[in-house]
Amino acid sequence: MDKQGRELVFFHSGDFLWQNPGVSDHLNDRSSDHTKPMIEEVDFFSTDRTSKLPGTGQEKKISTIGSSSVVDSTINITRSYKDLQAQLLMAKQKQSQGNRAEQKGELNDTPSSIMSAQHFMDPRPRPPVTLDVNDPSVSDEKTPEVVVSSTNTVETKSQMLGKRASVEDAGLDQTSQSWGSPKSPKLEHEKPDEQIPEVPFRKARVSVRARSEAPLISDGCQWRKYGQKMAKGNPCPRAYYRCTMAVGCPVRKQVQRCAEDKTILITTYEGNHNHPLPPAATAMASTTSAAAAMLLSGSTTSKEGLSSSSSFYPSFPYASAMATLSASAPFPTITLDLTQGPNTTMPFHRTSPSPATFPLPLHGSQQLLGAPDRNASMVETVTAAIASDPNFTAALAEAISTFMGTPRSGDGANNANAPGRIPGSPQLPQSCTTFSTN
DNA sequence: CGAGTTTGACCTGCGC
DNA sequence: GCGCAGGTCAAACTCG
Repeated sequence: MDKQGRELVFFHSGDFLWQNPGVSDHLNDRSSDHTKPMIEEVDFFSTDRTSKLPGTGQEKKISTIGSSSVVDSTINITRSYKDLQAQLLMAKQKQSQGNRAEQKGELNDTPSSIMSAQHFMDPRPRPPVTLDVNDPSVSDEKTPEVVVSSTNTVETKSQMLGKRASVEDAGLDQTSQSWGSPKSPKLEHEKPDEQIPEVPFRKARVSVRARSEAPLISDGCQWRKYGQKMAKGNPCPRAYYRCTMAVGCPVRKQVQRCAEDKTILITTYEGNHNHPLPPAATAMASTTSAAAAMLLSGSTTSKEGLSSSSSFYPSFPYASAMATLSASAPFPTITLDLTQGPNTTMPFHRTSPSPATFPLPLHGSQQLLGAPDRNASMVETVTAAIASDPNFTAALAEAISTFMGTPRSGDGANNANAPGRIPGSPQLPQSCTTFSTN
């Protein structure tokens, strides 16, 4: 099947677009839509989206995504959840075979790697088809685009690292640890006999930078603000939010505007949800956790590897997203920068003195995200992939970018979509991912 | 009245 | 040990 072939390609490289010329066209179309300088609101969760299927002229509904919805373009690709699953399995198998030798020591990449990947994303049993990034539920008026929820960061790490049988504890355990108990001094619990001494950080964070005037972003979860503080060097206060969807949910997030560019909203998620998430939130959470997982696994295996970003994804000529590795952060952090316009410089630099960047293909993700089903499958797929292959980082970034509404329309000029389309033209990174390892 | 926000105080880690 | 900064707590306040 074409679809499969395409997706598989996507997983392995950034060639996805090339393989699907039609898709890129779509992207182009979309881009034309982007007229807004700034994203007013993005709701990945919205189930009701409308978008035009390029080829068909058919319309799909997109509710919140503003002019630029990221989504649609792809539609041809993924057709059903099942297909993706099948594809994923195939890809997985291939990868595992290839990687098995390497990873053997660290991850027991068991045949069920996919499962595990998903598992760490969401502790609780997930229905096979529940991921719906497009869930309509959450849409705020001015919500910016972003959001990422990292769930399971710690857990992920432990699984990846120790590979302990975490499965059983799938639930609460992770939760309690994540963002940490406020008072708990840094994860000592992380395991006394940590097998991986090299991992200094205890938890991973996923942050998203997006252009938005809105004070908050809707990510499908309910948050309660529990504090605000002025951060040094930034005139804008940093707000602290806690997930209130469940009583003991340890997930927290920080929201702060970029000092240099107040139109940029930086949202950082940490912790694992210990409760069922709405489809929308689940999708994001999965994606985020995937990022976290990737980050953790990457860092655990070799920070340096990550740092050598430049060569990381040589195959992606049109980097639409960038992954940066920063060692300055206390926790490993993945930052997705959706603010990037072509000319924009990487904001990260501020925070990270010498971040390594990983060019990531955005196109593919957009395509994958074309529809809710696709989103769901994509998330899972990406997650699984990441679990076994670092290269999937690219996929992850894409996914997130897409969710966020890639339309960094903000500056308009380049839209999220733009990137994919023109192979020959110099593309600027639309988004960046920062990894910090400490 | 309940849920959420505001805001100053408090706690903890880290660098000097 | 001291001071600074980040992060959290919790009482007071606001809003629907």
